[in-house]
Amino acid sequence: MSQQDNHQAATGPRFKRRKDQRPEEIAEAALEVFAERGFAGARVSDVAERAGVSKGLMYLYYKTKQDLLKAVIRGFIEPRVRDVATAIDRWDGSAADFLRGPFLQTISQLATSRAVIIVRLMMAEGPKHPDLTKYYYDHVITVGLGAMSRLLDRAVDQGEFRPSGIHRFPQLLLAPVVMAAVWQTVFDRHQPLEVHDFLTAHIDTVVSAMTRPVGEGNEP
Amino acid sequence: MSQQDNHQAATGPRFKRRKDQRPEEIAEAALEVFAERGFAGARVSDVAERAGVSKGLMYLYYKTKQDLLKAVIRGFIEPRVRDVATAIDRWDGSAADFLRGPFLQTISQLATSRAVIIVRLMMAEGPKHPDLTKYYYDHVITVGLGAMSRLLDRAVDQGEFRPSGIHRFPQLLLAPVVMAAVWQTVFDRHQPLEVHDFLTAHIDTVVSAMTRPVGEGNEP
DNA sequence: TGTTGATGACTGACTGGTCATTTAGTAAAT
DNA sequence: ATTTACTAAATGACCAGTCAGTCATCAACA
Repeated sequence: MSQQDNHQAATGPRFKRRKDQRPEEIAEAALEVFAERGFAGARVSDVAERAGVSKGLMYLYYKTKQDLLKAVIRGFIEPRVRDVATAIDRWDGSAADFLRGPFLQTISQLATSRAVIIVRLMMAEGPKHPDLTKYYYDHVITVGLGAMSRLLDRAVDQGEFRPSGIHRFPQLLLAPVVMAAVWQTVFDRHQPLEVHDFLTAHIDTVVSAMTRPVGEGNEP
Repeated sequence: MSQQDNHQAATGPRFKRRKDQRPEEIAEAALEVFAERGFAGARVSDVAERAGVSKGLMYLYYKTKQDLLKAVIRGFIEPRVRDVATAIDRWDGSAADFLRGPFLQTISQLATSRAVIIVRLMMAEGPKHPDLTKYYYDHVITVGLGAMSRLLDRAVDQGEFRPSGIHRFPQLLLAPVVMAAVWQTVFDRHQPLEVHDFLTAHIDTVVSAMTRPVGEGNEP
């Protein structure tokens, strides 16, 4: 009974059919909404609205709200970690230079980008989804930590670094990145963190600790 | 119709009136349930059941579920941080000894206790409650970081440590604790972390980086 | 070039269930 | 007998997920 009468006399079509762009657009919108509200606090209808799409359509591309979460988490970090791993394996300068240069650069960007909310999402929802955390561990954590380990091993072999606890726990290299993510999520409005300086101080510390004092043997 | 007929013929009273113990008992139960399910995933009725209390009673002691969260977050870390701060200010040995001894001991316990879930709760719910994070920042973060700063300043004054980025960012001393909390919450089932070794490696690193190389002046 | 039928991308009102919170009443304690 | 800690059942808001129907698009035919 007359519902398409007046509300769009000269307007264009009510929607466009764009099967292939939709999933990405929706995931993008989801990242933003999740960042603002967290996963539990975000309504599917919010995400739909942000994506300029009806709620029903969401379920054509993502079977459940959780599936959407998985798409978001999988899509945003994985490529970057691969890039870092590749950069490490291609690097043939000193490890210290790598840490002070490309590595610092990368983690500094990472820690000031939207990617930080992945930490929030993983903390909030990870424990409920072992398959998701397993995937993340296998495809992000091991790739990243593995590459870091290779970098450090190489540096030790070449006498640049001395062996240290960091070789057993490459997580230590990334701990301040996680810290920065947590800080920004929770305290930034009360006390902003100067992330780049913070991470620079960190790199200075670990490089200083690992660098073999000159004239202590094992040089080539 | 007839539900209190047979199930407790000779039993004692159906409940006890214990106005003063209740709040603490409920907060304790809440910590456990929040740890298992997260805040959003925990039902008020779950907490009530764990505390051995009816759902309605919860609302006599805590006006809302959020209030309960605040009680939990405020109650569990604050005392410990105070303890550390006091220990620091009373210490009169070397800073390195403090970091390798009491400090390592404390953060190691902290990182393997139920307290780690505070990080999870703050990440999930903090952004929604500026008053809560403000309180936490003022009463936990500044107290802890302030004490650490004093320790480091003293060590520099006495020529034990050289000035470094860590003095500007004492957060770096705690970053691995946060990392350990995140790791255990998310990845522990896939790859357990040996927290004590991990934190020992961290302390070794920072002490090594900050310790003034012998014979470089400024000794007393 | 214009019409038309089929396809499936898309909409939005609706449903069913879950919970936080309220409230009317019960019984422990004094 | 009165007070009030406490219970249990009711209330109502909220929201993930569904589904019956709409309409943008395009191929095939005129």
